[in-house]
Amino acid sequence: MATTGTDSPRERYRAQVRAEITRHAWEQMATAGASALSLNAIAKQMGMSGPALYRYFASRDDLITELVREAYRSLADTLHEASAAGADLSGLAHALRDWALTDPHRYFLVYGTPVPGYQAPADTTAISSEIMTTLLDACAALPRAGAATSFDSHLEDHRDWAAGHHAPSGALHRFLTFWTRLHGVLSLELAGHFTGMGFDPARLFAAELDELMSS
Amino acid sequence: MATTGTDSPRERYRAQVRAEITRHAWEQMATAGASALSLNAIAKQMGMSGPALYRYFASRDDLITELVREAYRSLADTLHEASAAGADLSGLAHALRDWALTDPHRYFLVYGTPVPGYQAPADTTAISSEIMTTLLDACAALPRAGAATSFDSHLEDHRDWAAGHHAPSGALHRFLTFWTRLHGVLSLELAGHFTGMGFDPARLFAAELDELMSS
DNA sequence: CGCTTTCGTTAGAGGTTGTAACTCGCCGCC
DNA sequence: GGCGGCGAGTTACAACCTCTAACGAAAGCG
Repeated sequence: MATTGTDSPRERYRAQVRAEITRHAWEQMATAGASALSLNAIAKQMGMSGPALYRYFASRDDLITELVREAYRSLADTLHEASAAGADLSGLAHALRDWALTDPHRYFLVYGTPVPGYQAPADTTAISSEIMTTLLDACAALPRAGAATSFDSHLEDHRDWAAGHHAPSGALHRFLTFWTRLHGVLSLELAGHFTGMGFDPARLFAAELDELMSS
Repeated sequence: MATTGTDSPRERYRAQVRAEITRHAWEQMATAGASALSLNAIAKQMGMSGPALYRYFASRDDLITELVREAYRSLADTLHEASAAGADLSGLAHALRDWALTDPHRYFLVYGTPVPGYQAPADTTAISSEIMTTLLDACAALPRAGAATSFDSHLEDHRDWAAGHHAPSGALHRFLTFWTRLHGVLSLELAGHFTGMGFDPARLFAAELDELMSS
């Protein structure tokens, strides 16, 4: 993780200020959400004037892009660590859930409502496929699922997205259901659609995970 | 749907202008998303001055709340019509998918990233439970599912949210999985997370629905 | 030591939400 | 019919936002 190559003092200072900006940005986002993120407010909080921040981020969108990058990176690292510690697909699911509950806004920054004009830069899609690979590995390590469905054969014909991964189409299918089902539970839970309903979202998550592991 | 009681001409005009404002708001939101909705721009588009709109909506949040209300109402009506036309749970699923694809921003307004400070007014939660009831009815009409799980018994102890509905806990469970799984597929599809992956999201949706209907 | 790069400042354009005060027109009432 | 009042729409303004331009100052580099 030490990406610091030859640091001139200027670059070191610059990286430090950028980090402090994103730190304040995360704080502000945790209380007001991504849409209310204000460069002016961050600058004021850091004791500098508004336009000074534009030395470090070309625009507000640029700052948000950096936050998205950090969020992706954080999730990829979390899953990677869990996988390295020997977690199976179920373990990865719990790592994902813990990561999402730690900071809901961070989760929504990655998987929430997209901004119409915005499109993710190339490196975030690279991290995204890193995440996919980790999950696909865990899916492929599980015993083969039941009967092949018609969607399985559809996936056999459209497996270019699983960049060179040699998992059988059943594993691809399991990855997609893993992703969509857990995202369904998590996003509705984090958005507060279960509040006041009385049941425990963790148990719904566990029930869905159970079915994913056994089917 | 004729909620027009005794209309004084003033009230009629007022309702008309309000409707025209929301019409422009939907147009603007379809192109720029909810966060970019501007009262000023709407006013300019309607040929009036900015502050004039504050006669009709107390604030920008108030306008968005109205849009949320309309979105909920639209979904509830859509499902209700499908149900009245004899659709089973599978038919309701397709009605939901069609409704979501018709206007993704409308879907995200209901089920997307929540705004931190914002909380839905009482009437939208009433419409929300209307939607829940329609889906629960369809779940209860299906033949009983397989073995009762531990989550089923948990739901048996926490069924207060299913306001007076007499569906067995298995049906409650099926409703929750229906909701979360289809939302998982739909929201990721609408957010564009499947673009470039090659497979057909409609077939993933169908596969998930198949498993929901048969399990 | 001097040159250059970069940082942070202030000033300002153009956008937004929202408030205050004012004018004009319509509607009902006597 | 005349008149009072209510409400719609207007301009002016405050306060905030993003972002650009031009300037001074401080720091590193040769």
